[in-house]
Formats: sequence, structure tokens, C-alpha cells
Amino acid sequence: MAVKKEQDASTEERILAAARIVFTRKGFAATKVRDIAAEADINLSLVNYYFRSKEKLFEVVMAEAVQKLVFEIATIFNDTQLGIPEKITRAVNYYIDLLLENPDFPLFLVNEIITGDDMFTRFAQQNTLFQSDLIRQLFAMKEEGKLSVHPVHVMMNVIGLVVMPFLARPILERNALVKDGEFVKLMNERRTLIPLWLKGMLG
Amino acid sequence: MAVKKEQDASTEERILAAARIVFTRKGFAATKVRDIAAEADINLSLVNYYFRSKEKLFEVVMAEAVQKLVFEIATIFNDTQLGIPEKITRAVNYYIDLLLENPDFPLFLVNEIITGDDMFTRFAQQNTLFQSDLIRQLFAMKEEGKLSVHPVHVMMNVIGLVVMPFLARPILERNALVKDGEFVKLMNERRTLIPLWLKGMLG
DNA sequence: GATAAAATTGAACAGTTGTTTAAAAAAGTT
DNA sequence: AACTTTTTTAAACAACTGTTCAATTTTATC
Repeated sequence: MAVKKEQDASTEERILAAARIVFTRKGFAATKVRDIAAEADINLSLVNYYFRSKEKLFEVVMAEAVQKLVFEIATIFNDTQLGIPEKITRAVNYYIDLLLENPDFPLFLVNEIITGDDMFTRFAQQNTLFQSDLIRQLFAMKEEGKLSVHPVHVMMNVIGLVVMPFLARPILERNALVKDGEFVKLMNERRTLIPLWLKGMLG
Repeated sequence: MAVKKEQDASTEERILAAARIVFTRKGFAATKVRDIAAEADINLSLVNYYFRSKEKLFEVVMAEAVQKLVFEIATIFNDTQLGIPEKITRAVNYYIDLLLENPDFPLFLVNEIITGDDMFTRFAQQNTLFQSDLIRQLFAMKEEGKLSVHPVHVMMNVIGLVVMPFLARPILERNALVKDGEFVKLMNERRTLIPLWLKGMLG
């Protein structure tokens, strides 16, 4: 008995896709299971049938997001073959790629840091960003006297310079400071600008 | 008849204070009116008695927050007496002061950009940050060929460098990268570092 | 094609949540 | 003190929300 799952993934995947959209747009608390069902155009009960609860479904979506946001970067930051500037350049490019495809990610994640019952924390715990080889390199550089500021400043700057524009995007576009399509152009400029700026900060 | 309000402000103010705490910590959707009543230690009905609805109460709290975050800065950015570096230095210091006192502000505001029904937008519309004298100065500098990048880059960098640490703070402290109390020290360092970094970017 | 398993549906449940109401208590006014 | 207004309270309402259940339909297996 029990034919393993994986027969008709279409419904399950549709729910997941809908959940991604609604959770990302409205956050966990403001999202109703009925919203997801409507977005997926399936019966309400199916959400609980495929995923056990709203919370479990959310965890899946959140895990995906964190995975995308953290794992690749962790690999780069932990590549002992790469120097600091190269690590930063690659990370910046990866993030800008990712965020151009998923512009709502930062808002979504930031939202859950407050709203959620530390769901974010649970996953971010595996977070190797902050105990990475890059951190080690920066601390070493600091001790050699070649870096004048606390390594954390550098980390905060990388993240801030990459992520903030996506957080501010709605406001920028609303105030017509950035016209349609221009945002993408600006972000592409930042691929080379941010590493340049950081080089200035390191020196 | 109708003795004007303002008699016993204590209850009203207690509700408001409680609302600030709970809304800021959990966001609009995740906050229950009963949470606020409990936090204020008053009867549930009084919330609707003094403020007409949860939404109206939230608007008050949000308006306060946006006011604090935008108005002072707008004044600085629009002071035609001040040069670019001086504007930036003052803005950075004001923001760091403000955010050290209200560390949850950024998370709160960012949260409402997605979750809220554009409540943030309504207020931020008065936003003179992005049509300020500083913007004008930067565009002028750009046209004179003394600024190589788009002025928006500069704006995004200022905000990003100041605000991001406060967004990342929970993660930084959780991962023990920043010890207790050290965060404040780092932010105070950034008062001088950020203007310095930005000078480098402008040149 | 008969049988079993899995998927889907509509309805209902139980708990929550924002809001209202009517009555009581407190404060203010004459 | 009598009376009015304002404030506070407890209870209830009505709508909403996550979840479950039983019945039905669809799909897979022999």
C-alpha cells in the first residue's frame, strides 16, 4: 500500500508558488490561508492536506528564501582560495543578480525578523556568513594593522550597500527619483561601484 | 456642553505608549488590540474609545515614526547654507542618535512597506528628502563633472550605511559577532566613518 | 473492471479578533 | 446635593481564520 507521493506534483507546486507570492507580498501574519488557496486556485482544504499547517507551509517558503540568500554566499565567503576583494566582488554580483530576480526578498526577510516568531533565526542559525573565512581574513588584516576599522563595519557596508536600494526602491520610484527601468541600470552600475567603494574603505 | 478632551491624558497616553511598543515589535497585522490593552493595563474597550479603531491608532503611531524619521532630516537636506559634506555629516549623526534611541524603527517601517496598505506611503509622500536641496546640489555636481556617479547612488549609500546595521543588529548579536554594548560603540564610530567613506565616493 | 489509495470538495467547527453596547463608576458642573 | 458628562467595565456580537471531517471524485493497482 501507500504509493509514495510525487504523483501529481502540480497541485502541491501550485500551492507553494502561490504561498511564495502571498507570503512575500504580505508577510506571515497578514496572509490568510484562503488568500493562498485563491491565488493557487485550489480548494482551501488542500493547503492543509499537502502542507500540514499555515506555519509549516511558511517554513518551507522561508527556508527556500534563506537558502537562496545565504548558502551561495556562504560558499563564496568560505572559499579559502579567494582574496577579500574577489570574495566581495563575487558576493555583490550574486546578490544583485538574486535581488533583481526577487526584488521582494529583503522586505520579506526583514519583515519576518520582527513579525515572525524567530522563524528567520532558526534558519539563519546555520548562517556561516558571520563565521566565514572572509571574517577570518578581515580580522587577520586588522591585526596586521592593514585594516583600520572593525571587520564588522566592512560586513555591514557590503550588505547595506547591496541590499538597501531594494528596500528603498518603492520610495525611490514613488518619488520619481528613479524612472522605470532605470533602477536595474543603477543596480548594474553598483556591481562595479560597490567593490570599488569598499576597496577605498579597506585602504 | 462637551468639556473638551485633555482632562485625563494618562489613559490615552498609556494606550499610545503601549501601541508604540507592540506595533513596533510585532507589526500591524500580528498585533492584537488585546495585546495593546494588556500592555497598557487598561480595559479592552478603551482602545476603541480613545482611538476609533486599531487602524486609526496605528496611523498615529506610524505618523509619529515617519515624522521623527523624515522631518528633521528634510530640514537638514534643505538647508541651502550647508554644503554636501556638512549635510551628510549632520544627517548621519541625527540618524544614529535617533536609531540608537529607537532601534526598532527601521524594522518597523520596512515591515509596513510590505504588510501595510501603503500606510507608510501616505506619510512618506510629504517626503522632501528626495526633492531636497541636497539632491539639487548633487545633480549640479554631477553636471559639472565633479561627481562621476548618479546622485541616487549617493543617497542610497548614506541611508544604507546608516540604517542597515540596525536591521542587521539581531543577526549580528545572535551570531556573537558583536558583543553586548559593542554595537553602540560601533555606531558611534560610524558617525565619523560614514562621512569619511562618502567623501571617498564623491571624489 | 473491481478494489484500494489518493486527491478533492463543501461544510462545519472552535478559537480568535475588532468592535459595539448597555450599564456602572467617576469626575465635573450648577 | 442634584444632575450632567465623561470614563470605565464586562459582556457579547459578528465576522474572520486555521483546521478538521466526512463524503465524493479521481487515480492507481491488480
